[in-house]
Amino acid sequence: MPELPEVETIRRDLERQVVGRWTDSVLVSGSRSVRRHPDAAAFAAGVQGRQVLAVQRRGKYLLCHLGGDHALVVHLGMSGQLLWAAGGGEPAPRHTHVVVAFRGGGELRFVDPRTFGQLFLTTAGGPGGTVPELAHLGLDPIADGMDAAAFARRLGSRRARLKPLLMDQRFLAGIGNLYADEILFGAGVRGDRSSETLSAQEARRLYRAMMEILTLAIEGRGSSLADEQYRDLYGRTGRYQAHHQVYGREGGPCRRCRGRIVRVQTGGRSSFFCPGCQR
DNA sequence: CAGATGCCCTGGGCGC
DNA sequence: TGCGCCCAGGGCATCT
Repeated sequence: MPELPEVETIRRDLERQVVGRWTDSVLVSGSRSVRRHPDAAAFAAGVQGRQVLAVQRRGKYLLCHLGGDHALVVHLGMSGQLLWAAGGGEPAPRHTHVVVAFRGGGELRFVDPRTFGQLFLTTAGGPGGTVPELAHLGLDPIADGMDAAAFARRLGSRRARLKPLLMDQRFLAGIGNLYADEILFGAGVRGDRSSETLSAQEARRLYRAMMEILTLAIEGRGSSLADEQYRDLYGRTGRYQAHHQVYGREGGPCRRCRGRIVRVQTGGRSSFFCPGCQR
């Protein structure tokens, strides 16, 4: 499940690969992936024949700024992949829904078995400008360089359980189920704690854990789980899964206290934590 | 209005 | 070998 570190890894790959280049033909074979557009042909016509000016990220969204003040926005959902094919000759993998060919060779493929991901074309409002469809997103901990004081202020303005709050994209953009669990463990607090019960010290620990874990996960090029669904632009897996402390480690020994990692279900979703290390 | 639930969707793992 | 079942969950709509 691509979250901030995985999307950032793909953004960096994409920046090196396509900035300055011009799109050629665009092929849409899965209309669910471009569902914000009335028809796939209009989407394809809007994307083709433009120069890629910059590739940015806001939370879990990728923004490819194109000439003509347009932005191609990509959200990978649960199982989406962006894969670069240098030759263009090799057959596209199963569940390839969109293919953007580039002048001078190479193509970008959007592959998404579960079809929760999507692409859409919108107005950019200039390079680094605001995309109206993403106006609801909160600050991005990495891209917006949020400091500890701003985080504490923001935390103090809300009264909600910590884990859903960390995952609320209007509160903070980019954190999903996996990194929320890792961050909460890193901070030594439980996800079902209410935000207003945190001491100033705990709030600072939460901020530090968030920044450290996201930074290390980006350095590790993201997390690929057992299904190896997450791949970078070149189809390679991430390495950060080796550093997971709680996520997916139900029943396993806590690396800090040797206690057992617990899994609980809330709203049909799993949370992993260490009862010994998190209060 | 916070919180819970259901829906979208497919591949993989498991029990039989 | 294969079938049915369950699980993964981001984002959004819809309730209480």
